[in-house]
Amino acid sequence: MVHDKYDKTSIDSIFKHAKLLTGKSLSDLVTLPPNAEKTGSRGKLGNLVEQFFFDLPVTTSGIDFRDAKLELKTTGLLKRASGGYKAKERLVLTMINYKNIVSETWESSIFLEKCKLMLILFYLYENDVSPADYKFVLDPLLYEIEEHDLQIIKRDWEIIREKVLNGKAHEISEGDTFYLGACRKGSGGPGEKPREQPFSDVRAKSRAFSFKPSYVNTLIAGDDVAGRNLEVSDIKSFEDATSEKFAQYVGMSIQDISQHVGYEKSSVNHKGFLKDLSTRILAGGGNKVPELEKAGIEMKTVRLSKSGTPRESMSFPGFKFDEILKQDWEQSSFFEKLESKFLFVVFREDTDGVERLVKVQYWNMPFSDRIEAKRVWEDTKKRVAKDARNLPKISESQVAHVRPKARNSKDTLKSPQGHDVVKQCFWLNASYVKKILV
DNA sequence: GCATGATCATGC
DNA sequence: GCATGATCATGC
Repeated sequence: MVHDKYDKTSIDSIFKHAKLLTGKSLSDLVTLPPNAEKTGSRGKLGNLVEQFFFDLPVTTSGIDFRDAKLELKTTGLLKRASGGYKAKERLVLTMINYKNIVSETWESSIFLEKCKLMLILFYLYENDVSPADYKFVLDPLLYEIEEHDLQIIKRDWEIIREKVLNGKAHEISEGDTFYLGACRKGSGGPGEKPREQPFSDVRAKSRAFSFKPSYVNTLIAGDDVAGRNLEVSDIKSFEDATSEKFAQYVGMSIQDISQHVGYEKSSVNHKGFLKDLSTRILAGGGNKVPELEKAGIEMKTVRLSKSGTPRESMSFPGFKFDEILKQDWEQSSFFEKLESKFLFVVFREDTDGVERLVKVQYWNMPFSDRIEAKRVWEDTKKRVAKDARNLPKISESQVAHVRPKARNSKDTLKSPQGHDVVKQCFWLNASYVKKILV
């Protein structure tokens, strides 16, 4: 009887109890009743731990440890190839109640009440292993939102609430926000009914507040990786902090920026130069911007011609033919990317032919364009199944198309029809990117 | 100027 | 070795 050994009203006692799990699996510590694993819903291990390790009631609508005001979360990790762990997926916090959130304030919100203080358990996910046998590979984490993150999360919460207030719950995207995402939650299957929202007749898919995987990673790795290049505060937003970093370079030629930053093109063929230069502006040295990583933000550089048209369309990660055939839109990596928030760093050729930094701009894809991107993706899936040599061209959509992305023409994949087809990826049309940047 | 196909340096 | 972001090259 493991649960007799701790005090549910004491954070200290709960934490000590949780620590017993470190290095162990649930089935190492408790004997589960037969069929226990079959009766649970999704997020099985979390339920099992609550019920059989902490002896908590199965159905709690409130906080898990009511008296200690502590919420329990269980989340999966994957092994990194380089060693260490990374988040398997986002950490789902609490369902968004469209009807109630509009009358809440941040201070009075259910979200804050539930998520202010959390005990997070990390287990290593493994294929073909039953959840009760997953090992808790890290110590539990007593998580309290720290001040620096609190400002960002508060604003994220307000952005999501605002969408519901404006009758746009059905248009919510993860890219609307920085750390706190509104992720899809629920089966998504044909049996699932979208929910009503208070200020529109359109039904909206159910969503939950969640921490993005990138944010969870920073909890695993410890605070030092979070970075302090951007000074966000209660009066300075993420956007403002970014603009500030670039401000001194706006209007400058690429050459001058290069000189100021002390970073030069490694060769004529250094295609990632502007991206690398932009990274250095934001982060000083190194090839990463921790704050952007933490928020899962995609930084993209865009070069405009004199007329303001992007010189190129915008590429995304490659896809595999067998993969796309198995996926639904919402599982695809293109969907994931398009739900992200983007940071565009925009250069433009002036009348003398000199390329200059003109602006930085945050953006995430509007609802109607995500619908069009979905159409292109689904069309691609169909055409891969039919003949992977004939995929959606730029002229077939205002938003996206498919084109090669490979080392060279010999860098191919076998199509379902048995042809060697050069590797492909999705692109956002240059003309579409132009419209974004107006 | 644009569509299409083909790379290239980098980092892990 | 390979994915990735970005750009180059060609033909119309």
